[in-house]
Amino acid sequence: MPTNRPFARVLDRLKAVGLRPTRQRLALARLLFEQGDRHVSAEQLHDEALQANVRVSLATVYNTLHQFTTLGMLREVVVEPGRSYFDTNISDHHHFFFEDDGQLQDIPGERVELARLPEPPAGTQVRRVDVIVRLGGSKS
Amino acid sequence: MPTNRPFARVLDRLKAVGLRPTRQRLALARLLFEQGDRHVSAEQLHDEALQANVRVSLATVYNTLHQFTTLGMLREVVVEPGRSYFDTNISDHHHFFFEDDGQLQDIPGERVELARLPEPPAGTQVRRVDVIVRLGGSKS
DNA sequence: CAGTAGTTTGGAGTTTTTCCAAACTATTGA
DNA sequence: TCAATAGTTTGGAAAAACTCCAAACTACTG
Repeated sequence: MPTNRPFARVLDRLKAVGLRPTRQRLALARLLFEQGDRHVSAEQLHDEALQANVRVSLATVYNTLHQFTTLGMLREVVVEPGRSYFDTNISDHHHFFFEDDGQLQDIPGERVELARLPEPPAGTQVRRVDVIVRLGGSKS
Repeated sequence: MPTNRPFARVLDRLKAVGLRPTRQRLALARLLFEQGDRHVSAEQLHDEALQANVRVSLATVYNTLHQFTTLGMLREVVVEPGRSYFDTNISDHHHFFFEDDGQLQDIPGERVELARLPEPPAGTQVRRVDVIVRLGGSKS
């Protein structure tokens, strides 16, 4: 009966990574993961939580976002100075960035082909390759 | 006699884009453009200027970096939350980012081949495509 | 149910960047 | 050459995003 345990999926995820399912974490996780792929900033998520009547401090939102990122449940995307976005899509993919309104949009991994890339310098390894397609207003 | 006009190149560049060659701008432009490709933060450039005995305020450094960027003499690179780098290389190229020490390194444009990219959404145009190869510590 | 280890919190602090109005200066043209 | 003016610079205050901290709180363990 899924209706009896509406938070089950999110709850299990928290347990799976070894985080206590506190009221705050559970609520933030639901906001993040129960509505498809999202790109949110800390401030945004904090506002959403307050609007959903979940009392959480901004510090906790930052803590949680960083924990989730470290544990591989989120991916941090940096496209603008002075603001980080957290992406709930952790599969291999890239981004459109709309410079006019600051929105991010996923580009599925298979829509981009990197046919050639240089070798990483000796002693280093590639952690990730980010492709950001920066978009401007209407074509002129 | 190039030795008589050591700032000539930089001075001409400022004139070419319609900026007055003030003492501060000239000094910053020399620090930026007279030593090959560089990636500097505002704070870094400010320190360099002071060490070179050029009195400049941090506000002017920011103003200047943004003017240069707007005029196409610099390119802003955002790889880390909370800090912008300005790249004196404005040709088509990409970046290695060393996550451990925060350094940036150019990847010449021809070393990367994007064989496939999605169409930009209707009403938008691609301003730029950034490829950032994020590198981690030694291979393990 | 008590102990404890993990979590949350408000508020202060830090860092980076922007803003502003006053002072300054390069350029223009008379 | 000089005054007018338009563009620049400046320090300091302020904004914005994020981090830190010690005290209070709470989920788990036995």
